[in-house]
Amino acid sequence: MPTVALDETDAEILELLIEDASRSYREIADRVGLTAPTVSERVERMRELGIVERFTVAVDQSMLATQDARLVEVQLAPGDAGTLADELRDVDVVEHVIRTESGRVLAHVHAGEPEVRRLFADLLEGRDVLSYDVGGVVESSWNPDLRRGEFAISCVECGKEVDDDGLSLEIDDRRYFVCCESCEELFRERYAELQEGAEG
Amino acid sequence: MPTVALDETDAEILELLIEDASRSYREIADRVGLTAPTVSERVERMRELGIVERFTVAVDQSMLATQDARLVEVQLAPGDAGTLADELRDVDVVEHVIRTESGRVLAHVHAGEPEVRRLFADLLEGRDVLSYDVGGVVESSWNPDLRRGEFAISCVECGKEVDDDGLSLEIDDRRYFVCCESCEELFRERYAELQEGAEG
DNA sequence: CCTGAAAGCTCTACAGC
DNA sequence: GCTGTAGAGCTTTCAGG
Repeated sequence: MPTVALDETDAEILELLIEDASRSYREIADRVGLTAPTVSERVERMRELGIVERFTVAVDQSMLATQDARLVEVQLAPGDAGTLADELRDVDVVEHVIRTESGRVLAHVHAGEPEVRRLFADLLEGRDVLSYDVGGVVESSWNPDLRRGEFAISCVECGKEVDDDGLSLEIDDRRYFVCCESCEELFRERYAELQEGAEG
Repeated sequence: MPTVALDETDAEILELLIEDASRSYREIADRVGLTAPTVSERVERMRELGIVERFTVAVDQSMLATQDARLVEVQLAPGDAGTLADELRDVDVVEHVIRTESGRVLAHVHAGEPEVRRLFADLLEGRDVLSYDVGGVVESSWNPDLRRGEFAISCVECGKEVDDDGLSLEIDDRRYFVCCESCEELFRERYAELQEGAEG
């Protein structure tokens, strides 16, 4: 496992890649004042950490005849919302999921009205649903950008910045970062309890 | 201007790139049964057409300490919603905008509560706002994928599939496709009227 | 943690069909 | 519209600081 801390140079590299991932590492290296091999290695590290999820292509689906999407808005009792969002994330007609503090879950779904209704009939079964609405999407745009207040990984347990003493945990196919061993222990306990709660 | 029609092979290439844009053109060529130069040329064409908007990197911002985003939900009188969505698209703290048939506009905004309130105070000024709500985003995920019902460009005027007789228009920095010259003429008239309406 | 050089691949003309 | 080839340029490994 590579080093866990991130620095300003990593942030600059990410910004350049978000803007245009077809840039060469040499061009990026020139801009950030390094050489190509170093940039390559830093990107590789961020990929392993999961900060960089994937290299991809943004497609303007609005130009295609295919476009047939729905916006689904669900208001749940707050505790329930996290698991719904997790389940939606794995459905592949679901492009975008947003969950808010107040237990709202929004999903941008590429499917016709009946398919969407069927999907959500299953997903909402047994949940405490306060409201539920499906509407046709006319237009949607995506504008990727890096928002760098403090550019650092935060500890899932205490929220503090994770530095080189930090640890990276991989549990049930998801990665979590903690700043130290005591946070690791606390997090593992908390996680086990959450799991029991979800299953019980 | 290149040919306007798209075929199944273009769709396959796009799918492979969406999944992983760091693949080499040779690998893609092998999978779709072509050679690297042809794939390169097809991708270049789709870029020029605007189907491929950009090569980029998806970053898991939830791991970063930076995360501080709001979901803004606005319900407008239906006619008004398009122009609000257009204005939001150009604000760079706005990551995602979705507009529905019923005049709802949702925006995923990377900024604190006061900044968001200030931004929308300006944007909503003078509009017919039926409801307006701001909530803190806890989690958001993006899952790019190509939904290929009929994979073809559709005419902005008549909705029919655009083939090699089609035309590509660039008006006010946005690209539009029409299937034939009569649709072009009708669209230009309609566009001019819309512009007058918006300004008047 | 970085550089510099070197080997191996990848991209993209271009000529030919 | 596609292929094959060939040169330029890119990535990545590795020795060295």
